[in-house]
Amino acid sequence: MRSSQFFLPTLKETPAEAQIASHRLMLRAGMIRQTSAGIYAWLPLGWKVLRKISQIVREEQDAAGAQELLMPTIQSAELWRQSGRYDDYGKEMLRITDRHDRELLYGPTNEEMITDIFKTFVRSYKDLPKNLYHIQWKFRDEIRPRFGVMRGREFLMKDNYSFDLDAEGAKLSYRKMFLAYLRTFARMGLKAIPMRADTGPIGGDLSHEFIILAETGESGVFCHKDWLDLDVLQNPPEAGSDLKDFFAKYTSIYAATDEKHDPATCEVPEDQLVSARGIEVGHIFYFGTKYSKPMGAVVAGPDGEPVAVEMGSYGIGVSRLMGAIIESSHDENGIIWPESVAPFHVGLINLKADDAACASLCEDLYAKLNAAGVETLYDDRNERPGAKFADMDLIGLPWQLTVGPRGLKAGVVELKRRATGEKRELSVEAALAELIKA
RNA sequence: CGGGGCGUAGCGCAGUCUGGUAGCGCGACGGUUUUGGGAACCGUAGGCCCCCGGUUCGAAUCCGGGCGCCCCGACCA
Repeated sequence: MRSSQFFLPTLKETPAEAQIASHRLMLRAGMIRQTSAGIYAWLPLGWKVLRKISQIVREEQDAAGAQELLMPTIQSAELWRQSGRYDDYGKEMLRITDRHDRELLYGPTNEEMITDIFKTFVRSYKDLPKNLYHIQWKFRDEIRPRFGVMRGREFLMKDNYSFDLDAEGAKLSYRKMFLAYLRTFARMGLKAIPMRADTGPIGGDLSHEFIILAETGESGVFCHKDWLDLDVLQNPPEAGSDLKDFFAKYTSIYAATDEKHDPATCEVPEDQLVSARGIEVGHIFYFGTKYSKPMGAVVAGPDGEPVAVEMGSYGIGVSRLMGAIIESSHDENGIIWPESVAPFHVGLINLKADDAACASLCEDLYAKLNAAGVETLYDDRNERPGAKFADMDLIGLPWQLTVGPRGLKAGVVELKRRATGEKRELSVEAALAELIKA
């Protein structure tokens, strides 16, 4: 993509409404535009990142055996009356009537709908287990939306639902998701720590919140420092195992949100206890037959007797994750994207757009990077160097490749790593080789 | 929903107390000189001063009502 063509409305000044870093930076980097309280339009750069985050979530869901589908945003009130939640959910649920005065709602979650779909088609224990997910916009009419996309009213969420014949199977499904979640967040460069959680309005008896550590997190969290060294990607559990040992290991290390943390009873020695701030990015629940019983999600068991299926549900705040990633990875100049979710891999900066030699080298580099599948944003605008550097730092691409007349005379280009600020002068060939391998 | 604040050019703000026909910086557009970390100068365009009503010769400014947005608290992916 060429900057001269790209719709990337960056701002030099910070809009007044933004309080926290991720919100400020997303506005300044031209990623989002607020259209109402807690509701945002996603501009090209923001949308590109949102798709990358979604894709990682999708890949890990697929790898864990879940299957993607897509349910609508609008649901009928009738469905929610079956589970009893239409009256329980309160004002957070946006209720709508259509032209025939039928009662509808904009879905805050999909337990009822998926259960309804499941029960329509699945009749036998032989069809179990099943795990279905979608990535869809949700609406919760928060009393006070804030912090940009971190707590919007409309937000993109991955939610999935597991169906098993018995509690043992349901707990295995739960452990598989537990692992998938750890892997998902780790792939985005986040340290996510699962913490025992209340089950809230979804209900159930086993639940974990996944909290990532960030200075501007909404809640205080405490954990054993051993968490900081755990790397699930480097030490995966044995393939095909029942994950019991893995789950036991991860749930035995101390971690608690401040509501649950009691310094009086916490057994972790003080010098090993980490106190930090955290952002909730995922939440998983095992709730048994809470929905399957009232809604009649029943299969025939091996003995022919009807069995209400055991269910769990699992959520990841996809749009919130973008804010969370920025909270945990930025500096005073802008965003620092982890490679896995960066909107482009390389920012190619032509310092003097009207210089024939610079332009011709840049065109050549741009073509070669594209040919090698390296996503590149080529700043070919006729702007001053300072403005280009500032924009590139702001939008936080992992690599900046700078071509200018001064370096060109010496036969070098400059390669800068955004995360560290490290700059190296390299030959054109060496710089290309570096970017294509990385 | 309780408490606080704001609404004036695309963005950030002054002007409101003390009523007199709207301004600054950034941005945009044109030009000249510039060009390795958000340039300088000259010029131009851009405003239902959130909305409705009232007071007044006259309202961005005073009064009444409404709407929107932000912040602090209780709730959530």
